[in-house]
Amino acid sequence: MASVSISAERNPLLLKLESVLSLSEEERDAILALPIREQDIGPRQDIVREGERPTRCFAILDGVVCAFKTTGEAKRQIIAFHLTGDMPDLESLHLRELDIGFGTLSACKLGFIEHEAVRHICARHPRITGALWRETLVYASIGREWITNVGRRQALSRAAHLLCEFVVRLHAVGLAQDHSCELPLTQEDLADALGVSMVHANRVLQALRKQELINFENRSLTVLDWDRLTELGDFDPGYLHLRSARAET
Amino acid sequence: MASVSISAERNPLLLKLESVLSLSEEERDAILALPIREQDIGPRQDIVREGERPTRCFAILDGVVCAFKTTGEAKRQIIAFHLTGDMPDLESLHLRELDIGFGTLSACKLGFIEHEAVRHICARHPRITGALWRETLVYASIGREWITNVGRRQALSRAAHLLCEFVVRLHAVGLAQDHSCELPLTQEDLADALGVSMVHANRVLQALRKQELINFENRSLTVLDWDRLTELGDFDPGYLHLRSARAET
DNA sequence: CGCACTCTTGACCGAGATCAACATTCGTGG
DNA sequence: CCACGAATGTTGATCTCGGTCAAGAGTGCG
Repeated sequence: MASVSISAERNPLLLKLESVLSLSEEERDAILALPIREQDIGPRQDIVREGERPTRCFAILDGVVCAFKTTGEAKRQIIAFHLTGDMPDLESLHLRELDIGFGTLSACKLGFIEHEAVRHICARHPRITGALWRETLVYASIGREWITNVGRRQALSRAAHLLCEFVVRLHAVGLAQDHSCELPLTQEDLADALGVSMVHANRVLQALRKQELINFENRSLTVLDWDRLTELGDFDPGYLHLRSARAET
Repeated sequence: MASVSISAERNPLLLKLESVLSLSEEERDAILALPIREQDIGPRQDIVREGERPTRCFAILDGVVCAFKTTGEAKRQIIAFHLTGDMPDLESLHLRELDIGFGTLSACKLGFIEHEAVRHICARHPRITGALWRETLVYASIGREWITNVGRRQALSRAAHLLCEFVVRLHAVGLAQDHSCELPLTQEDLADALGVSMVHANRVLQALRKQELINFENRSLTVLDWDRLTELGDFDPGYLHLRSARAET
C-alpha cells in the first residue's frame, strides 16, 4: 500500500501514453510526479462496484481486471477485460456514477490516482488529455466489437474471436509470445463474457481444442493455428486501434 | 448545403453542452462561431463508412442516425442509435480509422464540422473538451448496457429495454410526450439492433402489443404501460447519465 | 484428509433461426 | 389518380443452437 511514484522505465502509464504520442520532457515529468497509491489485490476481488461514485481512478500496474454488469435476474455480463497498463475507469472522471463494476481476475497490482490529480495534469497538458480521451475511445471501440460478437456470431465463432482479441492485446503489451499467453479466466468468466451458459462455454472450448485450434489448460492459452482461428472468429484487429498497424502477433 | 452558423437558441450543440455545464460568454461565442456545414440527407443513406478516415465530424441537427458494423457473413449489427443533438463520430477526432459506419434512419439535417475547428476550440476551452469527452463516455456507457442487453436478456425483455431507452432519450431532448414518440425504425432495424432475426423481432413486437404494453405502427411508438414495460425490460436509466436524475417519463 | 471450486458429460427442452409463402403499405411514374 | 413494383410486415412449419438440470470427476487448498 505504498504511496510512492514508481520508477520511470517501468511506469505502465508512461508506456501506454508513449505508445500513442511522444511526450515532451515536461509531460513526462508531470506523469512521473503523479501521486499514485499502489495496492496489491488478490484474485477475484471487487475493485469498485456499479453505482459507486469514486473520487479516484485506477491504473492496472499488473494483472487482469474485468468490467461487468449484473442484470435484474442476477446474471452477470462481462463487458470488458483490461490488461496491464490500462486505466479502466477513466470514465469516472466525467460521469458521476459508475455504470459498471470492476473486479480482479488474477492477483493484481493497482495504482490509484485521485481525480483531482488527473484533472490537474489535464488542465496543464492538453496532449495528455487527448491521449486519455483516446484511451477511453479505444475501450468504447472494443465494446462495440463486443456487441457485434455477442449479437451476431454464434458461440464457436464468438469464442474464437474473443481469444484472438486476447492474444493480440496481450501481445501488444509484451505478455504473449508465439501466440500463447497466460489467461487467468475460468470457463465461467468466459461464459459470462460470451453471453452463453457455462456448460456451453465448456463445449465450445472443447470443440476448439478438438479442431486443434487452441490449447487452454490451467489458465494458459496457446493458439495452435492462428490463421484458422482468426477466420473462424471473423477477427480483424482494426477495432483495437493499435499503432502497430496489423498486430499479426 | 449552406455553410452558415445557425441561430443561437436552436443550436443543438449549444443545447447539448449546456445540459451538462453552464457556459461562459466566451465559450458560448466560440461554439456559435464554429463553422458548420449544414446538409440535408434522405432516409437510409450512408453518412460515413466503416474503415474511412474522416477529417470532419458531424452533429445531428435533426433526425435519427444509427451506427452499425457488418460481420464477415454480411450480418448487420446496429451498435447505437443517435438522436437530435448527438455527435456520434466524435471518436474520429482521436482514432484514425472508423470502426463503425453511420447511416441515417429518418431524413436528417446534419452539421459537419472540420476536426481542425473542433481541435482549435478544445485547445482553448478545456471545459468544452471535457463536455465532449463526457459525451463520448455516455455513448460508451450506452454501448455497455447494450452488450448486457444482447448478451443476457431474452428477446422479449431485450426489445422492451430498447424501447424504454428510446422513450427516455427522446424525452430528454423534447421529442417524446406522454410516453409516445416517432420512431423511424423498420422491424428489420429493430432486429439488427436486438441481435435477432427479422421474423423473431416481428413476433416479439406482436407479443408486446398483445400484452398491451406498447403500440407501434407506422413509425410511431406509444408506451401503454410504462411500469410494466420497464419491469419486463429490466430497465434502469442510470446508464444514460442524464442530468435529470430519474427521467421517469 | 476433506471440502470447495472448477471442469466435464448426458438427457432433455425451449428460444429463436431459417425457409417459404403471403399480405400490406408505400413510393413512383404513367 | 391509378397501377405497378419494391419495401415492409405477417404467418406457419420445421430445425438447431444453446439453455437447463443433474450428476460426477478432477483439482486444489486449508
